[in-house]
Amino acid sequence: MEWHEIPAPAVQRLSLYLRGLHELAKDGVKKVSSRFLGKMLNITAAQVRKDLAYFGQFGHPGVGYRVEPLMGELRHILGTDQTRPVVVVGAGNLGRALLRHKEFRARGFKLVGAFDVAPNKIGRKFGQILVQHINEMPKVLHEHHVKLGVIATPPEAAQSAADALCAAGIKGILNFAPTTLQTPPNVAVRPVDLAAALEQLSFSVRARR
Amino acid sequence: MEWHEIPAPAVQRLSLYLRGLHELAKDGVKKVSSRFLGKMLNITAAQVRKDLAYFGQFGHPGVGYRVEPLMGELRHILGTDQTRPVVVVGAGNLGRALLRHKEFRARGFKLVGAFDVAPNKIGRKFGQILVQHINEMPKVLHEHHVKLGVIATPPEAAQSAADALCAAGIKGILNFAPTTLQTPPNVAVRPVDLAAALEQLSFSVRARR
DNA sequence: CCCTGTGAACCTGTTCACAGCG
DNA sequence: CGCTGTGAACAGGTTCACAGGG
Repeated sequence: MEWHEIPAPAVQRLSLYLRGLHELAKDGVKKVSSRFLGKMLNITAAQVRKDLAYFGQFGHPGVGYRVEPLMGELRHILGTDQTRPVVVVGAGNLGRALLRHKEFRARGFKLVGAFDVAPNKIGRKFGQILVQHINEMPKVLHEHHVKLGVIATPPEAAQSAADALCAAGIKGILNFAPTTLQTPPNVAVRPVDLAAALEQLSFSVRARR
Repeated sequence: MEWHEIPAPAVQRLSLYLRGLHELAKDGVKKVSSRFLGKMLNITAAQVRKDLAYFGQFGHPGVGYRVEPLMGELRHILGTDQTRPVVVVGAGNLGRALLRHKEFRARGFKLVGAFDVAPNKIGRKFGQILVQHINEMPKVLHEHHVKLGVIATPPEAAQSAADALCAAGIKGILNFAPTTLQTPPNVAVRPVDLAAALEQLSFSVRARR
């Protein structure tokens, strides 16, 4: 089955499975059934099996899935089996927090550059990363073979940040700005709207009354 | 139609519509068609109409939707027509960034408290908010009638943060820790896994090759 | 004529249930 | 016997297409 025709929700759950497996591995567990893994994550056993089966035959009937090998497979599928370099555009509150965020490293990503246009930010360091002027971006992207970029600018600056990233040959953008970006079709964009997440939560709370 | 039986994806798009309308209002636009609003956000016109129709009859045939009134309706539905107080547990990189995040304020949320257990964080101020010991949480929640909480702790501390929030009577939790929380059924949880978002992006990029 | 609201058709993702293997 | 992988049945969300109103 072709990867681009696998249901997006199934792909999202891959990250969840990987997280669950990571926890099991930490506890020294060697194998796990779809039932058990599902219970950890509030997902049905059938769903777990179907999702994994989209990508191959990883399980052993009568036994379950072996934890370590499956983690390797999932990391390979997600493309995080080798550390991926990432750059951040925008060194405001959020951008700086992302630069210091430990979890990224543990999950296979390494932040290798930060860019801004404000003179008072350029030249400062956050979590080992030097903030440079956005003009330096193409050079850094090329040097580290960076395919992924994060936009953490104010909304007004997000589109021009995206343009700069695309011009420099980026392949995917994680967009924290509350804006719909215009990008060429060969660039993947994933929006993360933090305020919207709170709005959804607010709705859920109201809907239960 | 009952709110809790409306498709979750439709509710998610409400936030998008609100964002689009906000932009239109800023430009002085008074009315908008489902077609145009959809084009701004890469959503089909039929989808826009169907989504809005779940909640009421807001449009005018032959005219479209009036921008300002519709914004009011959506804010009311999402529960952000009046400012909602929110607390943050965990004053690490991410927690501090959230405390200073301007967008929340603009979208109807106000951070009213921050909590941690580390002595070197307690007593410090970030973005006007004093970090207090988590023992103080029940008092603050009650004083400000807080229904929504954010968890921005390391993963090991996330469950106990959730327990504390639930014990103090919280109704909804936005969870930035990469952990599946155990909570009573009357508490809504919305996970936001930043590393998983990057994983998904990484997958999208690979899948296109 | 343009635009909304909406039932019906369609399509996609989830659940079921069982064959088959260790 | 337990557990996976998978076709078939089902459920739920999206798109279509049109009636009806300004």
